[in-house]
Amino acid sequence: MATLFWFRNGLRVHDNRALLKALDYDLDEKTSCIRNADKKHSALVYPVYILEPDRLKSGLIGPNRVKYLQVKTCHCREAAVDKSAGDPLSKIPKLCADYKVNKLVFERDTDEYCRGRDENIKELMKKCHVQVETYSGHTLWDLDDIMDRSGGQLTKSYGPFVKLLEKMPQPQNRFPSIPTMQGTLDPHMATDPKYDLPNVEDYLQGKEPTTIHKGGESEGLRRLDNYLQDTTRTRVFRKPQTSPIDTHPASTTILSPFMKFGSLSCRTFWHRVNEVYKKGQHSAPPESLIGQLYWREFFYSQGEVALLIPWKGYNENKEDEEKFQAWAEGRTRYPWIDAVMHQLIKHGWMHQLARHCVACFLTRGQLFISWEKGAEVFHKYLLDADYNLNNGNWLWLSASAYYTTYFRVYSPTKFPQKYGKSDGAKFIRQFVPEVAKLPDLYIFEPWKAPPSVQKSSNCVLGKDYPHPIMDAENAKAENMEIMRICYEKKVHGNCSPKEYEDHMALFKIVLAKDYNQYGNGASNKAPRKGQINLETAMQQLAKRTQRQRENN
DNA sequence: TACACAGTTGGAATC
DNA sequence: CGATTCCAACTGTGT
Repeated sequence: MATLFWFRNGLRVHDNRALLKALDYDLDEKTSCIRNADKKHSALVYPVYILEPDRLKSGLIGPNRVKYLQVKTCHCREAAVDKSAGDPLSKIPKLCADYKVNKLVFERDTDEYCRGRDENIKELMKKCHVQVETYSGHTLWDLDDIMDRSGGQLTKSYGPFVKLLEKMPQPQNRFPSIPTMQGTLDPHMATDPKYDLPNVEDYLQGKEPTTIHKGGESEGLRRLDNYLQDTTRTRVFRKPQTSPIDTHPASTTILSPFMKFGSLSCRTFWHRVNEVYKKGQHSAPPESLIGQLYWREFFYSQGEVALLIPWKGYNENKEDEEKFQAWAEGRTRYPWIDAVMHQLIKHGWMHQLARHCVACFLTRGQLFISWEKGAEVFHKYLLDADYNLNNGNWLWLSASAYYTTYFRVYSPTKFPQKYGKSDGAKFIRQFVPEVAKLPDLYIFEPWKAPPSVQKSSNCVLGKDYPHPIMDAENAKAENMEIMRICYEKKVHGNCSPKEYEDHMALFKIVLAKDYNQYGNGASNKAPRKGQINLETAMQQLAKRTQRQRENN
């Protein structure tokens, strides 16, 4: 009889408890040692990775991340996998029958979609009389343990969450890599072409990957080694002090893509950093390196109900759609915003603060378009795209949950200058060639450049380079007012249908009255802080519902 | 129950 | 230039 090991995330052979279990090793959970490392194994294990066509469509996932699946994700020949393609619900039973499998093993997933899929698989396996074993491994702690420890009421704030984590036993130590695979895995793996790298050409749709970032387990471990070698940098790491405009090299670790695929174990990361911490004083959460791992843990543990904000982008409004597309493709003509979006599309990675700027711009800052639309774009292009972390951060930035100081808005022109005018300009030149020739003084706001400078820089506004899609200052003042009303009303996504309708009807009036007053393009008008009179709007709403009742 | 207090990473004006 | 203060006043948590 045989075991099927299903790789999904957790694409590694180091610290892989589920894989060791599939290989029938006797693990000491306290010390993370293998008790029977020398044991001769009789059962065969077939490792597989299933390319799911529905999830690899080009509209959902960009070429950079698709290509990542073609990198040797695990660094041992032994971990080569059968790369079947198809829907796991039909594929897994077929593989079980083909290989005469009586046991299926996989690492548990964390997101909604995958958990649902896995429940269906378990049901199916019951019918096929195949035993299913699953193990936690993608997070520092088993999420169920965190929930138990919190008494079922998990905090929505990071600080108390870390306090809770620090009361837990330390994250489990790393399991050793697989000691010897001889006679255990499918003996034909070395020669059988079905164990070659997966062919992802069909999913690239002719688009070539453009990222500079490499993938794979070896690369992840090498990057970690390399970063931790500078022990001072590791110990003093404070995220807000790192710079979003540094690219060669970046100011952070860029280990997130490896964490997303699980080609680097988060427990390996945790223990290795703590070994460095023993050498002297170090920073602390939320800003420290360990603090970053705890943010990840935080968003994985959360199930959040968002504040109800009347975002645009849900209805088929042509103007909104155009603005959204301009943002998504880096055509807002705010060079800093566009540069970051181009970095996303080209490289699949941006610094956290750069993500903040463009997310704020799309939502509560300027365009007031739904964070869900933005999250889709991020999910498509980010190498580290992860459902929980991506959505959690978008909720945060749009001030729909967790973060409430909505009046703190990133300036699309001033923010990149904080890191030095010339360095900020250098970043923009890398990604927005149209404005590259403008001097540092005007590159953040090309429309402010005198005509002679525009001409000599080959960047004449309205000719070589379009005007911005809207005036950022005006939009900000207007949006902040809508946000203020939302916070005043405090209606959340879990409200009753009646509350929902009233809330949205109110904003229909508010928006019709005060929105839509702005012309296109940047203007010289002073920022307007026109307060929307909520009371008047409410009275109008009452009158309207009264009229509707009478008509009925 | 009431109240104090902290909260990953803003911007503009002022000294 | 770097540091400090105000903006307007939110939520979740702890006492």
